[in-house]
Amino acid sequence: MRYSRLFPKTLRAVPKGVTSPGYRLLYRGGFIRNLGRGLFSFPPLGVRVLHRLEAIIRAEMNALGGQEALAPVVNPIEIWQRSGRHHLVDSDMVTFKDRLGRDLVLATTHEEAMVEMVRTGMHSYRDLPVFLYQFQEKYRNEERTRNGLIRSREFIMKDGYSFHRSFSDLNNFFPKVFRAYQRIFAVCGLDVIAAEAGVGYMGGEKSFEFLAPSSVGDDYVIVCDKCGYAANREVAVGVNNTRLTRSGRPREMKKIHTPGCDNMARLAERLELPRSALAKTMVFSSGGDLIMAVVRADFDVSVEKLARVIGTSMLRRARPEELTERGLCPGFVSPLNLNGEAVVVVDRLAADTSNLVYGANVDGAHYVDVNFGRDFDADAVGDIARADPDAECVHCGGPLVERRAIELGNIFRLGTVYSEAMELVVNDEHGRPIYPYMGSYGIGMGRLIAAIVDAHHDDDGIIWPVSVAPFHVYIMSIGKSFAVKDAAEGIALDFGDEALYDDRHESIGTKFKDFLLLGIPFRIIVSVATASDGTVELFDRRNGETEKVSVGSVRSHVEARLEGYRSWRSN
RNA sequence: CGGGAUGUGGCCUAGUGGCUAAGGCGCCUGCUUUGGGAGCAGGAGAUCGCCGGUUCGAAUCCGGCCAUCCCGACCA
Repeated sequence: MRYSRLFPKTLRAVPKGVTSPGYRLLYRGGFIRNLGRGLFSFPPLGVRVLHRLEAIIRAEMNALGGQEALAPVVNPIEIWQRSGRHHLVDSDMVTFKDRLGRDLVLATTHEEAMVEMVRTGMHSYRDLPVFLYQFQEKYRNEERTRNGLIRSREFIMKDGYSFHRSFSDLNNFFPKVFRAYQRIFAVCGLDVIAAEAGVGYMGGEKSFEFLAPSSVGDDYVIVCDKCGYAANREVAVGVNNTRLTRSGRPREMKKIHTPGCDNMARLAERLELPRSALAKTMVFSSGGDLIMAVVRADFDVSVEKLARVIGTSMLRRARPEELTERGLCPGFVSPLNLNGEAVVVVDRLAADTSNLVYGANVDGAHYVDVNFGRDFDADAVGDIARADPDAECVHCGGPLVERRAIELGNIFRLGTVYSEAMELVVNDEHGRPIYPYMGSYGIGMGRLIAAIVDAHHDDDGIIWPVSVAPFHVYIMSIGKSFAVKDAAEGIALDFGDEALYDDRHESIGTKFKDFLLLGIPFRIIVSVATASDGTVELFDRRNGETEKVSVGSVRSHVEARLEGYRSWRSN
């Protein structure tokens, strides 16, 4: 490829909104462009990287028996109604009508569409297992986009869906996907943490996330460096250390006036008490029901844990109107003096702590010295709080730490949630109907690119791992000599599609800078100085070393070096 | 959702009530230049985000809208 023909060229500066280092480098190099909030274009250079990643993933998926398929981005709303996930229309999913007035949605994921595709060709247990995957657009109406490709609205995902005749067959397959994912990220030069994660709106029972630690990440993972325990912040469990316990003889409950204390910070300040002496009550909505979650105010509610306790996958925070409609007073909500307005779930630590401060369900009043079991009761008590960052590991007692990370992939054991909801049925060997067990497996392609650049760059530019670099070599010549230019062009031809030949009439400095920015593994320079003895200069972006190589052997030399890097990476 | 900020040639910025909106980068033309984002000369490119208001006069003041970025958040 001649650089003079490649679109686009590098930029020295980037638009104002382009902030994080990785985003800047990708933008300056010409790998990505921004079309609007959370919407990205991939110019040819970016597509080349994307294709490398696809090839790596495709090889691993095919090795698992996966078959590539493709489902449409636009879905009829009916399939989402059948799976029961049409509530996403309110939040994540965009809906619109076609010219006949029928409701369509932009798919946020493709369980529904894949189940429908499979339905048309699967009738017997003999057709199982089936593993389909695709590289497809998703659109999610993100409330907050961030850091370029790290959190965008439209993005490309590799998503795979497996169908099994039994739970044990799914359980047998699942770890194979797990290991394939680890290989994929290793080949991409990423150190990832595989963490236990919530199921969110996917449903199912168990999921793992693959996260790349990064300061620009948007997720938090709690890890134990001693035994390797790792879990998403929402589901992590820890042993609370002793400073967290708070007990004492129950005192008599009293009502006090607390005007204006409609949040925990003000209440703590007013009463001159630590947050651990206060109870925090948050209200969620599930279906038409209100769920009241009580935790101690020095903790946060984990929506994931709460959802598990009450057995639902549809939880969202209740709106203030929903509270007032049922006679609850925002800012002073509590489980005291309720008349069945809400389902009450109390966190175990809050239940075990005596003499806490609770709201009074009227404006400007709280109760002090409230004791669970004596002054109020709950529909359920359980672990619904996020793990305290200072907690100790449940498994080994080691210290837990919270890390920021980019979530690159997620694998779910869905079970029969979708096959049952959508009536995907096959006959077993006795002629009885069975619902196939499903798994679903995603990788965010844009995030993968962002994470790779975040992990592999220096002040001058990107340093692509050889497995994903858009080109293997960058070739340039110095001087006006036609012989030198011909030699450079000859080498470029020899490398074929793997060479980026900089034939522009730019100064030497510009070409050097652009090479460093683009992150191509090797640079070959042909000049009068080297041409006289039939050699070229070979520069390794990775270690900064330069060597003289004969023109005739440069290609095999580079390929050997690339191979060396590849095998070193996969170890 | 909440808070903060910003919108001026393709990009970055200056201009905060008064003459023809200024500069840098990039782009185009010519000459020169080839081992670290070159030099000289010339040139093109802007309804100052949009709508309305105040004023003799608005990029500048006021109001509304739109767009973008940053921070925070299931913490009532």
